[in-house]
Amino acid sequence: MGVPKQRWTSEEEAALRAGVARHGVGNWRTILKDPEFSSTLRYRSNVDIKDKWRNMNAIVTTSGSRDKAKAAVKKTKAAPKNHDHSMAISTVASDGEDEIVDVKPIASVSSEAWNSSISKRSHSRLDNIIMEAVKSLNEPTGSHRTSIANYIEEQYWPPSDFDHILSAKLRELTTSGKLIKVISIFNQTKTL
DNA sequence: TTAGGGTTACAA
DNA sequence: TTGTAACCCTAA
Repeated sequence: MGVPKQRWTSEEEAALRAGVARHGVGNWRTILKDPEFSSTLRYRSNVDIKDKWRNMNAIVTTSGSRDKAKAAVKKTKAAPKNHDHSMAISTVASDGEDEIVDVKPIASVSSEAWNSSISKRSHSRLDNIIMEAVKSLNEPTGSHRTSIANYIEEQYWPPSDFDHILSAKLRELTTSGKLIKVISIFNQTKTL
């Protein structure tokens, strides 16, 4: 509103993730007070980090910005926040690096919400999530689908049928050349 | 203090 | 113009 928007830095995001990992979702004040994160998040209020967490997990948006924003918000909220998902994502970029992929069944959130939010509507989002997972895993030989699935599970609580979604997406990414598929000696499909 | 809904700024 | 992220407001 009258103040210029202050974009979140990767450090702040990492601190937030770590804070959530440690204290759990919803304990914004506690996170803010944690000496380990307070310095990084000193310019953020509990509301700021709450909103940021909401955005970070609102993987998507639907069709109209406004509605989307709302949808995203709802998703976030509807999303299970029971556990601490935590950890930090390390992010990355990848457009040509190695990544591997393998998927495993996961369970948690309602597939509808997750699906509509991540897979269906935000392709790019899911792409980014996968890329992010690969980069974060940073495995020299590429990441297995399982690893990626686990990573996404921890970060985004996908639905139980996420397996299909991820498989399809990986196929799409390998087809488009964004990811390289590698067959390892373990007979697993990898992507680099 | 937190969650949820809504608004505004900014980038593509 | 549209989508996304940051920020504000209010209720519980």
